[in-house]
Amino acid sequence: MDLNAVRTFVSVADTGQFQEAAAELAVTQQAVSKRIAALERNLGVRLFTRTARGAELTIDGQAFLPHARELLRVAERAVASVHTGRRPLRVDIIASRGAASGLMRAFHRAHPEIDLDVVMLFDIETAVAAIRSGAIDASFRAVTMPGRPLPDDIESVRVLDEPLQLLTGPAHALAGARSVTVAQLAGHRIWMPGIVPGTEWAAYYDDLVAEFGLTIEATGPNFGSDALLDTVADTPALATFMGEQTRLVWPADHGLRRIPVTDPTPVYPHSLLWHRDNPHPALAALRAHLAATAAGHAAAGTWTPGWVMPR
Amino acid sequence: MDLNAVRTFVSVADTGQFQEAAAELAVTQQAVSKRIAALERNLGVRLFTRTARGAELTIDGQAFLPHARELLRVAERAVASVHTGRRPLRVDIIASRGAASGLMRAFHRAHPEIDLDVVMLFDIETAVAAIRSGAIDASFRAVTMPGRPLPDDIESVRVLDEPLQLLTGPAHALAGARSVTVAQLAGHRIWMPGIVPGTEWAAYYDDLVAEFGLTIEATGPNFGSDALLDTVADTPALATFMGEQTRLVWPADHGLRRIPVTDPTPVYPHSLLWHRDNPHPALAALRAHLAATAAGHAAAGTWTPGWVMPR
DNA sequence: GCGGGACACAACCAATGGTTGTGCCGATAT
DNA sequence: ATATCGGCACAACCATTGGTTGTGTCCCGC
Repeated sequence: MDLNAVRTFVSVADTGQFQEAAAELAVTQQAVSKRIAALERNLGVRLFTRTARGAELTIDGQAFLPHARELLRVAERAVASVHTGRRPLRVDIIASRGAASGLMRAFHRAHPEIDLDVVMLFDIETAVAAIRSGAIDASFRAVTMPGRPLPDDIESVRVLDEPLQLLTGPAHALAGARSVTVAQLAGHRIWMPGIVPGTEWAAYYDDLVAEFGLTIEATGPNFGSDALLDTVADTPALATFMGEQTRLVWPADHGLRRIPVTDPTPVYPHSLLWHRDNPHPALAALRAHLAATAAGHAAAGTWTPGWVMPR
Repeated sequence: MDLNAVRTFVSVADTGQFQEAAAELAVTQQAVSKRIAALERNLGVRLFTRTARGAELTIDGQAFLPHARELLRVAERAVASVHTGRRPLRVDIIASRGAASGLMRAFHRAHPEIDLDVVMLFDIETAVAAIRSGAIDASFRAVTMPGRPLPDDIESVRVLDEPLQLLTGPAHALAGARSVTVAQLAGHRIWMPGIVPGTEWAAYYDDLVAEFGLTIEATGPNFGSDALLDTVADTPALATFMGEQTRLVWPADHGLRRIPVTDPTPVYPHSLLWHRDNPHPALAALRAHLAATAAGHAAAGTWTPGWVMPR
């Protein structure tokens, strides 16, 4: 399947003639003939019936035509996705199943006409560099890292405070609790493999640990979310933290419990970051959308690094 | 843009290595390297960062990946659309904007998972031949042609009786009428260019003319629906027939009037035709859908060729 | 520092895809 | 009926592509 052949096919179908299509594509009539013949050979069906006045679509050709057009449309979009001028809005999120992903889905539902590309970068440092270089247009990250103020040319706005929940298997000591306090967590093993030192989310958990005297183990290789959930579900002594809005890929009946944490509730502060001078119109739309749909944050009884909201 | 290169790109992105991708695609590592290099050159961006342990996606590569996958999906569908085994349900309709098209849209809404291909054939004779040859799976046609019973291996079911309406410009003598009787139409010029003698729909209008003493002019070249509507809108002495459910592409303010016809109401009888032995599962779904949503037909006061329903 | 794994480059060759020239066929006009 | 013309297919030829093998270079880990 050659996209040039498909393009030629569509052109012939539109003009009804090999010759005109050839002129349109700036090749000879014979080249068009060859391309169509090759396409027909590849597909195993005849696409045109050759008449004295040109060519008209067979039944198979008619059926194929809309698919061919769609193919060209998608190809064009694919190319546009990496072209620097007028490309889709490119947004970095921290995880494909996290809260930021949900925000982007909602934005896409609200503005289906806006082309989006979602990528996942390593950490906020990489993201800021990508924003400054123009490689991405925006990033959902936590900007609470102490001692590392954002550069002047990067703007940010807090868009979502996501409460953390405790995730346990059915045999865990806290599995039956409707909610747990932070104080109760002291002494329990909380396991978060995959935490990478130096990232902004590692710093978040460092702060959490320091503030409330918790112990978070990051030992062991990170085999991915599936393996983590598998282990937590089967190990009574292990629990882990998870954002309230994180979508789990997990059979509903496997017995994993999501337990709210209180006194205070640790919340993960998602901010949107973008470059001061980025003129992409879809960026303005995204900011407007987030401003309009922003859930209240910094609520009473919550904690983020650096301060505790009074109840 | 070469689909082979895109396939290679996805393979490398999935495996994380040129070598594994090469094995998967049954080519050498060097070929994969060349393909990726060519793709990167075409797109003008770097897609992978080469590391000592393989290759990982750049930001541009991440953005491009979902588009690449979509491209391959669409290509696969395009090929399937003309492959004989397990292809999409292929249905013939009489016109892209007619009632049958509306039925197919409704079916698609009800069963978005079923792949459909819609084609437009010349007449019922062509359609029956296409059904018997397996080129199409079903056809919406009128089967009232006298003296031409369907072959034994073709089954059919009446799915929609579509009332005919009179279409006039604002200056036409009948433009103000809320409805007109068939008797009133005698003496008025009804213009239907594009009627092709020998087709089943030409036979329908022949019957209509013979039954009620109307005059239908089919003279003049058929420049398409746009030109027809244009002329009718501007010519006080001309009117035309149009199916009640036909979707017009016409500015709403142009003054065209759709006037119901009564005493009796001529209805165009759409039937679904298919081959007795066609095992396509989607065909059964289509038949079930049509049976479930069938509007009542053969109502009192309507006319179709061959009989008049008593009021 | 050394060995090994992984990608890139070079040289070579088959195959693709383009061009020009020509033949064939059907529709139309004489 | 025959000549003509418009339009597509086939043949021969050539430049370019895309594959292979062989080799080089770089990075990582021992």
